[in-house]
Amino acid sequence: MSKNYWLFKSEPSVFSFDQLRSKGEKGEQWDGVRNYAARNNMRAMQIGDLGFFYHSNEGLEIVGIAEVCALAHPDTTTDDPRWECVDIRAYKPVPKPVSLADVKANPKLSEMALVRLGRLSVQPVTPDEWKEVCRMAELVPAP
DNA sequence: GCCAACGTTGGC
DNA sequence: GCCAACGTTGGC
Repeated sequence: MSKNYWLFKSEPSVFSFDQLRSKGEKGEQWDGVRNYAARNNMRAMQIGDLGFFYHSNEGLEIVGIAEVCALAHPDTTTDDPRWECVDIRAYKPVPKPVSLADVKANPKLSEMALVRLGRLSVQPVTPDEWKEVCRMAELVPAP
């Protein structure tokens, strides 16, 4: 089974990539998601899957890479059994952040969910998109 | 702070 | 099961 790639969106004033890094190896549960599409994406995640960490509202850029370190489990921040979340930990920051404007300006990334489905907080990323964004972030070779 | 996009809710 | 109203997200 090939590895899948994702994108996690977070407002840095609420939870930033630096905060994720401070959580270390155990990482943090990616709780608070109340959207079926985002939840379904999390259910599909495997241990070791990687995802971009994107700062929304402020920054508007991909600042790092996160790694899935626990499969989807009930979200402890709600009693509603519909909602689940995975745990992620910081994998590494990117050498050069990739801004939303950079992504929009790249024709190869015009189909990216970040552009087309702006409001989805947990998104799939195709292998081609992954490689292209990693190249733009000067993260070579792509992990 | 505004507003467009879009997901969710609830009446019928 | 449709669809209007409403709420939320997130870029600008």
